[in-house]
Amino acid sequence: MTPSNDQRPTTNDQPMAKAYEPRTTEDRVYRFWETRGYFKGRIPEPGSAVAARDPFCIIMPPPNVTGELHVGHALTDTVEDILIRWHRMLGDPTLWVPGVDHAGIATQNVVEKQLAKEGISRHDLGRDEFEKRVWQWVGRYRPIISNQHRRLGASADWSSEVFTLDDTPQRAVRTTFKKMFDDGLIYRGERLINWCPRCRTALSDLEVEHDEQQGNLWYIRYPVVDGAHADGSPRLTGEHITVATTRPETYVGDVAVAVNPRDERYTSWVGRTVMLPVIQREIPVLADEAIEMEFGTGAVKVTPGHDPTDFEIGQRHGLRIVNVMNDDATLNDEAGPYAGMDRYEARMTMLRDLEELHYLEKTEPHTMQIGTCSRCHTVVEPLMSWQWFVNMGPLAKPGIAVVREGRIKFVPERFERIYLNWMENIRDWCVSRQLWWGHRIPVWYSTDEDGDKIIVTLPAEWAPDHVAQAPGNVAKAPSNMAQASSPAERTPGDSQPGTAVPHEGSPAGTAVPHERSPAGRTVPHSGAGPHPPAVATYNELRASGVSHETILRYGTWSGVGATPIVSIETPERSPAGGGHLLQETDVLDTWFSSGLWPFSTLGWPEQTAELKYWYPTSVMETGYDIIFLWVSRMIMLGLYNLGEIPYSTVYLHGTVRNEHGQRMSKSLGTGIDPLEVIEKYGADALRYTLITSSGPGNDMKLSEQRVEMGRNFANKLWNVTRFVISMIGDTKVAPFDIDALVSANRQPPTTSLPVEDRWILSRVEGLARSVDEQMRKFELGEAARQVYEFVWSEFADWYIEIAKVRVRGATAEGTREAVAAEDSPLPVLAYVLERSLRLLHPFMPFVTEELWQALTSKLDGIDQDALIVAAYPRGESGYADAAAEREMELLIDVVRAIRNIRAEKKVEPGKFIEAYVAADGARGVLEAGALYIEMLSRARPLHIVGDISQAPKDQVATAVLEGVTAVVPLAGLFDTAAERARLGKLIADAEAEAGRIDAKLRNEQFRAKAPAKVVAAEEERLAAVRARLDGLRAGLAELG
RNA sequence: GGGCGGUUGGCUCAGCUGGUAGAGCGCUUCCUUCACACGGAAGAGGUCACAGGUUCGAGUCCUGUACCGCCCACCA
Repeated sequence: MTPSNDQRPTTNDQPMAKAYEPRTTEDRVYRFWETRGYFKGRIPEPGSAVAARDPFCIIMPPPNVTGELHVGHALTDTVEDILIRWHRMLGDPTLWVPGVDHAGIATQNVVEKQLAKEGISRHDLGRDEFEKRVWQWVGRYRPIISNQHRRLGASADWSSEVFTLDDTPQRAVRTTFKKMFDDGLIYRGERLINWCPRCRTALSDLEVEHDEQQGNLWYIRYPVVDGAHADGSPRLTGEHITVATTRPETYVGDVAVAVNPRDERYTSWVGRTVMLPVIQREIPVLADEAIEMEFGTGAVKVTPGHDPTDFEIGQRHGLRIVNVMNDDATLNDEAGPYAGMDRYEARMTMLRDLEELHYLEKTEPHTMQIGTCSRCHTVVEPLMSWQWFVNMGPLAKPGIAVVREGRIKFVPERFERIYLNWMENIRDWCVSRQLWWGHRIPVWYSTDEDGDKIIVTLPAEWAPDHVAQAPGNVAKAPSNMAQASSPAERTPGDSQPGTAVPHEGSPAGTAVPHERSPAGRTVPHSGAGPHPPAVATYNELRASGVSHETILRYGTWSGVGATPIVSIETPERSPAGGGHLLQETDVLDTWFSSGLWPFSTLGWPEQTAELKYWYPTSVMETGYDIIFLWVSRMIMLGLYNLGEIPYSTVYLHGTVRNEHGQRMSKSLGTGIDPLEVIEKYGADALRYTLITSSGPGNDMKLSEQRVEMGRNFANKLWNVTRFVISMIGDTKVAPFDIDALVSANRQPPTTSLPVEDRWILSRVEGLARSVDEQMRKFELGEAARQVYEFVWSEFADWYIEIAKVRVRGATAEGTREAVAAEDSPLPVLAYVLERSLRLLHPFMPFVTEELWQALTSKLDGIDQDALIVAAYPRGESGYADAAAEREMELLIDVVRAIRNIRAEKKVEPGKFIEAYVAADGARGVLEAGALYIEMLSRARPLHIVGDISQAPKDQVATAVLEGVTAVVPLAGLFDTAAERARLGKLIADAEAEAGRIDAKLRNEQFRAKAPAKVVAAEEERLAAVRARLDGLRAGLAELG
C-alpha cells in the first residue's frame, strides 16, 4: 500500500483474490467514502451548474433505540440507499438524513425489562434516575445502530444525524403543541380511551391490535323489579330479562339494559326496571337503535364506563358512567364483594356466584376480536380517563386534498385509497401517555392560582398519614407509584410479568371517596394496594407538610380544572408570581414527534438554510404498516406547520418475513440478524437479495438460499473484472468512446466494428435506458434484475468468451491467428464493464466501488475519483444497433445448436468435431463469426456452405434454426434410431407450433382486427417455423 | 361486516401499458481447460387456483367462487 494511496479502497499492486471477500473490502470501502465526504448533503452555490438541478432528499425513518436493527431496517436502508446513490450519480444535490427514535413506550418497556432482571422497577429508581437509565440504554444502542447502517452501506449524511430527543426536535414538539393548543386543536378531556393495564398508560386507537380470540358468550338474567318492599328491599316480580355478554365482570358497571326499539319481543319491557344480581343496583330498560336484534338475546347490558358502544348509548340517554376498574385491571369498590380482584379472577368468581343464584342462563362458545396492546399484547381496557387529544378533522382535510390532487403520490398507488379512507374517517388522537420516557407535555400548572385544582398522587412512603387514603382513579391514571404495589399481571399470553411486589393485606373494604369531575360525573376511586398512595390537591398536601420538592420528585399530578400554561420555553415562575409551577407529568405519544420528522430534522422551527433548500423532501420510504401511524401524520403536520407537503412521493415496502413466512420477531426467535447475513455473504448480497425478492408494497420471504444468489453474483462480477484487468495487463487502455462514435456518426457504424462489439454496445446502452426507466418508476428490483441478466448472460457468457477468442485466437490449435492489436476487444470490454459497474453501484455499492477502483487504475480518461460520484448511465448516447443484435443472436443460436448436438451425442467436451452450417442470406454473418462458432462450439473444421445440401447426409445430426441449418457428421458416434427419435420430437414440436400460428392466421377476425405489425410478425414466424420444419424433415428423410 | 393483496415449473419469486410463459435454487447428464465449482455446457419441468365474460388474441382487463394472508370496523 503506497502512502498516497491509503485512502483508496483498493491498491493496485495487490493481486486480486480468486473469490470476492466482502469482509476484507466493505469496511475499507465505506471508510473511503465517508472520509472523502461523499455522503455530505451540500447545498449548491447559487448560480452553479448543480444549483439548476432538483435536490433529492430522503429523511430516514428513524429506527427505535430499543435495540439492534433487523432485516426490515436493512430493506429500508437498501431501498433508500439505492435511490440516494442513484440521484447522487445523476448529479443531483443529495441529502439523506439518518436518525434515531426515542420510541417512548417501546424503549421504556425494554429498559423496564432490563431493570426487572436486576429485581427492581422504575418506581424504585424514581423518574429522574429511570430517565438516566434509559439514556444509558440510548448511549449504548445509538452507536450500534449507526454502525449497522454503515455495515449495510448506507450513504447517509452522518453529520446531519438527529435523535428525536435532541434540542431541535424538542423545540419542534413544543412549538407544534403550543400552536395547536392556541388554535384550539389540542384539548384536554375525559374520554373513554384504550388503557393498557400492564404498561399503565393510555394508547391511541392505532396502538391497539385486534386479535381473534376464542371466548364465551354468557347469558345472564337480570330480575325485574317493581317497586320496593316495606323494608326498602326491591320487590322482584319473578320475571327476568336475559342479556348476553362476553365480559361478565363489567356487569357491576351496568347502568341500563338496552333493546332495539323495533324489537317487538321487548316493546313492553322498555321503561321497566331490572336489578343487577348480587350488587343489587337497579337499572332501567331502554330502547336504542344501536342494538342488533339478532345477536344474543337482543337485550344488551349497557356499561358506558367500559365499552365504546355503550358509552355512546349512555351519552344518548344521559346515563351515568360507572368506572369499575383500577388502572391495573383489578376491580375497584364499585364491584362490591369483587373489589380488589383481577378482572379475570373477578369474572370467574362472578360467574360462579351467578350460577349458584341461577342468574346464569347458559354459556356459548364465541369467537371475538379483542383489543390488545401492540407493545405487550395485554388485553386493553376501555377506561374513562382525562387525557390530551388532538382534534384531527381540520388537519385531515388538507392532508386529503394534497393526495387527491396528486401532489403526493403513493408507490404502489393502491395505498392512496387506504390512506384516504382512513383520513376521511379520522378520529381524535389521544396523544398523552402516562410514561416517563418521551417528550414531556409542555404544559404547566400554577400552584398559586390552581393549587386546589391540581390533584397530586404521592406514593405511600411519601404520603403524610393524615391525608386521605387511597383515592386511586382521580381522573387519569392514578399514581405510578401505586402501580408498584399492585399484584403481578396475570394476563395470559403476556410474557412479561408485571413488577411483582408482595401483596399484603386486602384492599377490599377501603373507604372510597368520590370526586366530582369537572364534567359533572361522579368518578369512583379505588384502593389499589396495601400501601395506598395519597391523592390530594396540591394545597392539601402542602398544608399537611409535604414539601414542594417531594411532590416534584415523587408525585404524579394532573390539573383537571386548572388553567394550563402552554409554553415553548420552560416558564420560570407562575405568571401570578411567587408560586411554583408543576409541569404535566404525561409525555406525548412517540408518533407526535415522529410526525414532525421531515422538518424537525432540518432545523424547524428555525428557518434554517437546510430547511429552505431541502424541504419539501423528495421521497418518504417506509413500510406500509405505518401509513396511519406515521405517514398520514407527517403529511398533516407538515401542512399544518409549514403549509407545504413534507414529500412528493411515498414509497412503501412490504414486510420481510423469514423463509417460513413468519413475521420477524426477536422474542420468538424468528428474526434474521442482518449482520449475521452480512458476515456470511456480504452486504451487497443481502442488498441485492432484498431488492429483487419482491416488488414495492409486497411482503417477501427472505431465505439464505436467496442470499447466496446475491453473493454468487458479486463473485461473478469480481471474476469478470479480475479477468478483464488481467487481459489489460500493464498497459493502460482507453475505454471505447461511444459518445465520440455516436456524435461523429449518428448512424451505427455497421462496418467499422465487429458484430459482437456493436451487439454488446447496443445492449449495454439499451440496458441503461431501460434501467433508467425502471428506476423512475421505482421498479428498483426489476432494474437490478436486468443488470444481473445482462452482466451474467450476455456480457460474461458471450462477449467475454468471444473476447478471449479475439485475443488469444486459436493459435494453440494452429489454424488461425489471433486478431491484430488494433482490433483488440479491450476498449469495448473495458467500456462495457465500467458501464455495468456504474449501473450496478446503487444496488451493490461495495463490490462495485472496489472493482471500479481496480479497473479504472488500468484505464485512461476516467475523470471521477470514485464510482460513488461517477455519472450514472442513462443510455443517453442513443446508440442502438438492431441488426447487430439480430446477427449476434444468430451466432449464439448456431453455437448453442452445435453444443446441443454434442451434448446429446455425448461427444467429449474438449474434442473438435467437423460441422457444416448454411444460412439463407446470412452467410456473411456466419463467415464473420466463424472463428467464434469454431471455438465456442469446438467445431472444426467448420464449413460454411451456400446450401445445406452441400453437407454430408450420412450419419449426421441436423439442427435447424431460424434461417440457419447446421449439420454435424457423427461417424462412429451415430445412432440412427436415436437421431430419428430426436428429429421426430423436434418435428412434432414444430408442427404443433406451426399449427397454432396457422390457425391464428386463418382467422379472418385476427387478420382484420389485429394490428398489421402483429399479423406480419405472425406470418414471419410461421414462415420460419415451416422452414425449420422443412429442414428437419429433410434431415429425417436422409436417415432413411 | 367492509377493503386490499396473494394463488405462475418441486421451492422462492419476476412477468410494469393484453400480442410466442421467465429467473434463482433444486433436479438430470457432462466438465476441476489458463476469470469464476460462489463456476461452465446441455437438458427435464408450467392446463399461469377455479368458473364465466370482454377481445382477433388474456398469466396480463372485467365479474364471480375457493383457499391463504393482511388492514380497517362499537355486533355486546
